[in-house]
Amino acid sequence: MENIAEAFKGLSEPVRVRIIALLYLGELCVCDLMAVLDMPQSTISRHLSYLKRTGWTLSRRKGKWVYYRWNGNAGRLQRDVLDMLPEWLAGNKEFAADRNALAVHLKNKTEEACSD
Amino acid sequence: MENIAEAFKGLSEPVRVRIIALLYLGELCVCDLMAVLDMPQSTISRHLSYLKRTGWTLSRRKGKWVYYRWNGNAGRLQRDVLDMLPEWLAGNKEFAADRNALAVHLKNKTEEACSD
DNA sequence: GCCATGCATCCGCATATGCGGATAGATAGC
DNA sequence: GCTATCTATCCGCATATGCGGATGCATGGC
Repeated sequence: MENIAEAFKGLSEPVRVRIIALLYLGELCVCDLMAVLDMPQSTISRHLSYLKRTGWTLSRRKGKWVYYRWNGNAGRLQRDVLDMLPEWLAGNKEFAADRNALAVHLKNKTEEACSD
Repeated sequence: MENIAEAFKGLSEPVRVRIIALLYLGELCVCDLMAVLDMPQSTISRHLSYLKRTGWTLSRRKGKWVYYRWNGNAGRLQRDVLDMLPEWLAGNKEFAADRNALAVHLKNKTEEACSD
């Protein structure tokens, strides 16, 4: 039963729910989440570490950058919950705002990269 | 997002997961859970209160006795999770032990009631 | 090689939360 | 009315956990 509780503890903070919701839209790195959630780097990094440790996310490193995404090979509980998460988020205004902020951020990020 | 986190926080303790798992088998009162989980009355009562507050359970009072059960009219998240909980518990040895302990307890309880 | 950047981890602090015993309130039997 | 029983809540204690700034490590550009 402790593993079920640990998995649920992984999503028991609003910040981590927002993060996992944003990762539903695609893999992201720490600075993406910093920009959208408007939080310090250590706060984001610690929560990402927690999500990974409790089975919700995976990461890959590419040079200095680390990209986080949903854990598609997670346990049965995580797979089932992640399958349903989009329905739970439907109509959620905070998520809609985060999604918009992410879209704006990614658009700016791409334009900055192009201008370099 | 905070409501999703609150719901997950409701099941983030092993004791509460064990309680909600036992309620899957039928409605129970505090003394049933005391007997099965072998924990003090105040511990059980506090966790039951938490589960109710976070939308997982309902209760009905009958004289001195209060009976707790799954909240069938809960929010979408709780309904979906409670639908899947039995599959997550499949093969869980701790739950199997709790279930056996409950069966023994209820058998004894019924026999005691009959002998009065 | 130096410096900038991205990220993980530590630190000290503050808040949240679980614990069991004790207590209080409600119910019911005598 | 008294006593027993069931349950909710409080108390003091201890542990868990989130916070942001600082620090350290790895990577990459120049």
